[in-house]
Amino acid sequence: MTSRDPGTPRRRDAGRPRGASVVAAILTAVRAELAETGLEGLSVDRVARRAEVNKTSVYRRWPTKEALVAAAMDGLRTDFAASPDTGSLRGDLHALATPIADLLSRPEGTALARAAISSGAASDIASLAAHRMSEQVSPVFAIAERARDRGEWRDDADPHQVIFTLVGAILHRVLLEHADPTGPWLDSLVELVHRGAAAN
Amino acid sequence: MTSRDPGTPRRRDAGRPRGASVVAAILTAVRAELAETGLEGLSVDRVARRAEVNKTSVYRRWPTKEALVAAAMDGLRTDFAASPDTGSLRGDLHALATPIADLLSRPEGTALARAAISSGAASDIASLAAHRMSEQVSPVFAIAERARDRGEWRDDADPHQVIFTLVGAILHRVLLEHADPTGPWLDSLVELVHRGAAAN
DNA sequence: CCTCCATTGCAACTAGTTGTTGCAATAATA
DNA sequence: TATTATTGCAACAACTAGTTGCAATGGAGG
Repeated sequence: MTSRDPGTPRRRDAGRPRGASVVAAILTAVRAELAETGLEGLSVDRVARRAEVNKTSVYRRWPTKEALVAAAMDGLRTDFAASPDTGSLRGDLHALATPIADLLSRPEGTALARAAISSGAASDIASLAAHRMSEQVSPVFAIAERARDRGEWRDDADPHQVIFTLVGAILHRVLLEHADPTGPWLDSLVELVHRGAAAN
Repeated sequence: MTSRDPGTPRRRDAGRPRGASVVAAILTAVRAELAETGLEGLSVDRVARRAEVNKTSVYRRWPTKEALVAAAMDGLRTDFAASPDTGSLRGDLHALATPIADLLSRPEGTALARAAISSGAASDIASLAAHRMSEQVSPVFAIAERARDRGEWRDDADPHQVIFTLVGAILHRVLLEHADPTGPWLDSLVELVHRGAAAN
């Protein structure tokens, strides 16, 4: 019946550890539900049922629906910074655009992009998106620097504007035209943007 | 005490007419609320209170929240088809891009664009957006035809892709960068796209 | 093996939301 | 002025976000 000495600090890693499988199941369920119903139709209850987990276990990890979606987004991130030096501006642009288009062509990617755009600037989702964006930005703009070194880059072209135009065109294609942003269409877009950015 | 002859059809336009001011107040309130809270946070109750109208009067006109937002969107539409023949491709592109950027730079325009994108392809909002889009499309592509006639248009450039790239870049600027899409930035974008579409 | 103790499941709860319905008051128009 | 549709009002059902208290579970250290 002796109680634990209150002066002794509790062991930090005692007790039942958090099940990583629970987290994975929930985030997978979020992405699936998001693709089916969109951000507006997303219900935490349904997410929990799909993940075969109690609603309480969801709320214990993420305080709001927004935070939950932000976490799901974070899990799907892709490393665009890895785009290689292909030796030419055209090649670099293509190598950058391809994984972006691939991600956005998948239903989950489409749904997450929609969610990122639909939430206002102040939301968890938008600030996470902005943060991820800023992480990827500097390596991506190495493309412009390399092109400048090769004399391939037009002096008065703004690298931000060029890259964001490329991305914006892909987003328009996916989110408004509901069309596939890969294949010949993407090739043609890269040519268009390349002509806009290249010297001569 | 004589009751109305049941054989006589009721006068069609009898009774209290619908107040046009009620409609206007509601749609204005929707746009304001949408700009403040976004599509997700939009509450029909709050819209009604802001319009100083009973919630019931809203639901009697538009059966769902979606239809309500679609109506608000419809009321704000702008006629892009009116873009004039300026005599040059560069001028035409600029004349097209300017009203689009102006609309999207206003909070209401931003909010409505967000709403149009965030709702899935099956929604009222998205189908209205698609319909409005298709109305505007053919006059807009007169720009490409005129340029072709002048010998200014690049043979292998797809008019859809060029115009949608322009729009996509503006949307990216507004919805993801949260920046102003007008002024020098827009001028520079028009130059970029023009270089991509122009012959030579 | 066995005792901790954090994690999980469960059920009940508050509060806000969408959307509906019946009824009384109102206000144009013929 | 009588007609008749529109509006306001209040109550309603169903769903959702998010919270809380308690019992059951199960991994990790002893």
